[in-house]
Amino acid sequence: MKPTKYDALKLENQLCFPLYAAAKEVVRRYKPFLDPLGLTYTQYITMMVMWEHKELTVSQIGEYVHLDTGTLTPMLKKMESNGLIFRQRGRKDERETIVSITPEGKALRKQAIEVPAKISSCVNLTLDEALQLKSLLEKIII
Amino acid sequence: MKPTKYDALKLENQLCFPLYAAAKEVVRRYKPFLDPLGLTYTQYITMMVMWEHKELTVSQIGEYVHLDTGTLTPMLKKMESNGLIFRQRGRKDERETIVSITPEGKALRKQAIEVPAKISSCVNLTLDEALQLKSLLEKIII
DNA sequence: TAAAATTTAATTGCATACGACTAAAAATAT
DNA sequence: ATATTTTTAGTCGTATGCAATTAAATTTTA
Repeated sequence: MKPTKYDALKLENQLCFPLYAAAKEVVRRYKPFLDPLGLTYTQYITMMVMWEHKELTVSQIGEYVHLDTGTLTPMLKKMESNGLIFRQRGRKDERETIVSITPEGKALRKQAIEVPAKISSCVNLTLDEALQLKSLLEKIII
Repeated sequence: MKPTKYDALKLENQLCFPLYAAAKEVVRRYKPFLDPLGLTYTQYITMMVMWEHKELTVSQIGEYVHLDTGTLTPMLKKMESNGLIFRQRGRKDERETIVSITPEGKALRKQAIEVPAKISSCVNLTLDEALQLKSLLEKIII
């Protein structure tokens, strides 16, 4: 094939497209394992943070999961109505909303424990490749 | 730190989260370069395909960009109203919608030619790392 | 050929994403 | 102490994303 000045604009020559496609693909592969837990992928990563920290402000959650309040507020309300967390205004600083994990939220951890192993077995990478990939991705995120 | 059976559920031990975060980050970095062209990232990758093929059915576009009709139909209508493409039912097979590029759509390619170089200069990877990353990502997508 | 199955887009409903804006509270400056 | 600035969530508008359903056209089957 004759190279042209437009080669850089071909989908197959992009780095970012495989990244975009792989991310969506992985979220899709989580779905069958998360559906039984009643979690979406975004709710799942939020629960991971809550399992570790028990109590965080909205913006602290946002820093961990890289999401802003426009995404988090409606999702946290949903998770609250599903009984996983509860939200209350900060006593000391009434600007912030403190998100805390409920007993039901805590209990879900036991079921979620199976998920990571199930996922790694359906992502076709060796442990070595996975570590390599992770380190390359972290260079992008900074 | 003492390891626990829940370590696999920590966000920092995930492979998929950096993938998810990096993909969103890259789309964000495209925005300043795509805004002047009046394109979103999804529209941009669709235009890449249209620049190569001039005429495709909706599902053919979907195969290239990994999106289904639920996403594509509204977006293609938007792109049509923006003058980049036009849509018409197939003459031979009236089930399919043929998407064709307009002269304005073609003309946009000249401006878009600058985008890939601008992006690579703000993704902090060497050429070698980028190729390595791409090959790892393609193993995930299959 | 008529009925059944398949293919193709479109539609609908739900869940993100994010930028821009608003409102309230707290921190800072004058 | 008051005015200004900053911080923090929440809201709104636009754009994805995808599963499930629908509808129309085509192909296959009986």
